[in-house]
Amino acid sequence: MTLQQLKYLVAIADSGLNITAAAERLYTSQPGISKQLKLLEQELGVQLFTRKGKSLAAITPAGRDVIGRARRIMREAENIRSLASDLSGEQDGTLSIATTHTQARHVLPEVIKAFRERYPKINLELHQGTSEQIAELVAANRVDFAIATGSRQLFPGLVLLPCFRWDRIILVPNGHPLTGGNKKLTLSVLAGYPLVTYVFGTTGESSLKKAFAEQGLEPNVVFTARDADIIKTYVRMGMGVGIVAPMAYECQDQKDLTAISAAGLFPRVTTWLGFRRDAVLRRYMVEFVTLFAPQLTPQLTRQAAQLPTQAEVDALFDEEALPLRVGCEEGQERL
Amino acid sequence: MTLQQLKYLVAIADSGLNITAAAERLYTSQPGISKQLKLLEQELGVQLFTRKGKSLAAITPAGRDVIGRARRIMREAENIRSLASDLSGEQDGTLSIATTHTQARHVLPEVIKAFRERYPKINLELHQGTSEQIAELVAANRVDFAIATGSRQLFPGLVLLPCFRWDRIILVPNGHPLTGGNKKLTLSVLAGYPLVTYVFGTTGESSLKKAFAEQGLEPNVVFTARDADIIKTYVRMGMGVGIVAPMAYECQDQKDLTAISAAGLFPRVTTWLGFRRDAVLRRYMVEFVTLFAPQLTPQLTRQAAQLPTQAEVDALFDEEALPLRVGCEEGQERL
DNA sequence: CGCGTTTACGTCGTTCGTAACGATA
DNA sequence: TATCGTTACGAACGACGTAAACGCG
Repeated sequence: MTLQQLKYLVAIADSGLNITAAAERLYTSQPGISKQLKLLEQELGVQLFTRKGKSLAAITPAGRDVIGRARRIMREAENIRSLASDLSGEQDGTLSIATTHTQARHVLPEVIKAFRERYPKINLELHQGTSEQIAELVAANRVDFAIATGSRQLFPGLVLLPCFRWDRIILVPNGHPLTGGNKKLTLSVLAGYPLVTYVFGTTGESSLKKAFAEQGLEPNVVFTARDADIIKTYVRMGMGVGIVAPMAYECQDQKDLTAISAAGLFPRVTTWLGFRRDAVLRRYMVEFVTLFAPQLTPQLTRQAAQLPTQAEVDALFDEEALPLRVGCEEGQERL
Repeated sequence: MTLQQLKYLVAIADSGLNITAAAERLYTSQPGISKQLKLLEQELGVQLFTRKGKSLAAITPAGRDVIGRARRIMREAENIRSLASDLSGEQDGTLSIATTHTQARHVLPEVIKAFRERYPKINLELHQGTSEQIAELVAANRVDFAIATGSRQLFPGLVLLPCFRWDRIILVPNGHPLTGGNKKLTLSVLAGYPLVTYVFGTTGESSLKKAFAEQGLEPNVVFTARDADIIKTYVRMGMGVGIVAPMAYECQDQKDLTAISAAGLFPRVTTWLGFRRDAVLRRYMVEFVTLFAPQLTPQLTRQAAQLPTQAEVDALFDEEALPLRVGCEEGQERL
């Protein structure tokens, strides 16, 4: 049994049991893969795949178990290599992040700008998706970091670092009846207006629906979208009142949109950054975390990474002490 | 990087940084090890050891991390081999158990006898030690199973299967004032006698001390020992009243010793069997578990082994439904 | 007959052991 | 000088790629 053989095995599994495809993926010859697989099966004395004629038809139960463990080995080997290139001071590498639209569009740009200046040679990959898609990418070890809001239970086995908290804001066209602060904004007032907000379903956003339900109110949601840009467009059109993340309210929006803080109306949410507990954190990764959330110093991040359970990670942080994110201050009204 | 190189690396670390010793341990030549280590360091671009002259002086921080991950890889590779030999129906292998004296002396003999008949070719290793020593052996992956009573928090990361429960018994010479059941046995009555019992310190036994303390009593412990044989000897000598596990009261003891159940006086304790969560359970291992605790069927054991947390394992079992162990029924009095 | 796997074979690189050398205490 | 690690070298092995054969749809 060699690392090579295990790598081949995993590649075959990842190529739909097509040895030729696995060979291409690994830039090597097909007979080589075939032979090493046979040698591995011979050494182990177990069929890892069922054959139909000469082709591989399915993975045997034994094969599934072996492949799973082989994946772990490959991951750990990758970790060793990664760790080593970090310590030998190499400045190349990749930082792969999966996140939601709000972060990618309104928070990450300036973070990434600073990061690129600091580490110009690091290859950056940004994947945008729903919480579920992010969870998938993380589980498959396709990304280094996941950044999302709420829905922590979707990400078992990750180290989740709280980064900042925020309260939703209400977006209305300038001069809207809700502006001016002459009457107190409550959920029941809000329920009287048509609402435009994020797609429900992800845990973070459905907490909004729950807030209404707890007061026996049924919000009149006339439009849902995945990103704030679309929501703002429809708010401008007068379709309804927007409920968005404060980061989405930029100063240029004050020309035609007024933001009203919804602090107190809905539960405050926490944006966190997560990574696999067994992953190697290269220097540039840790530094990225600090750029994203300054209170997460490199020492703190590394300390959290070594804790065996999320409960212990949580104990490191005082939720009340987390920075509170707001959007453009101008043109924004308090409750 | 090859599995071979990682194996050599771990062997060097385990041989006190002595390459020659590592070579002997691996039945290979010393220059081979030396060269592979150099190749590995070269490929990784990191010094794994600090050199003093030509000798290895210490492990670098990078080396410690790499070695740790190498160990994981070696363990997983071992798991693959083990899994494969099990599935290919090989009847050789080793079962290594770490346990306490009580289990080794009074419970395991008949279990092991049955196991040997079923699997005569399996090599059995039994290590007796304190809870702390057992925890060490398990952590170092030196044993397959740990069997102990109480003190679960000493064994993080293990799958702990509850096997049976038991109540301590009071051992006195025949005709002792405590026999006959003419007066109700209470802790305060017991506190009036000199006591002979197990060494305190292990969590399981100190619960005994706590039971006294909760009633404001200070037990008069005149002698502590690690095993029941010694305790029985001193009880026979009239040194005091013994408090032992019921399994230690054998039928031949009734000639000169009377056992009184202490159910209700002290908390009931649970004996469990534990193994590493990521370990491969070979067929004979699972069958051993069933021999040791019949309610732990092979299916149940394998199911528990796949659960990610101990909490979920615990949820599989109803503590009240666990078998209750008693010693020799004859010559034993109820409270 | 195309697609995919296995077999055959020649080449090349790697590993391994022996032996000699070097350094350190 | 004994101990331990490195260097040198030759033999053997093993991996890889090309080419050809085989089986299946």
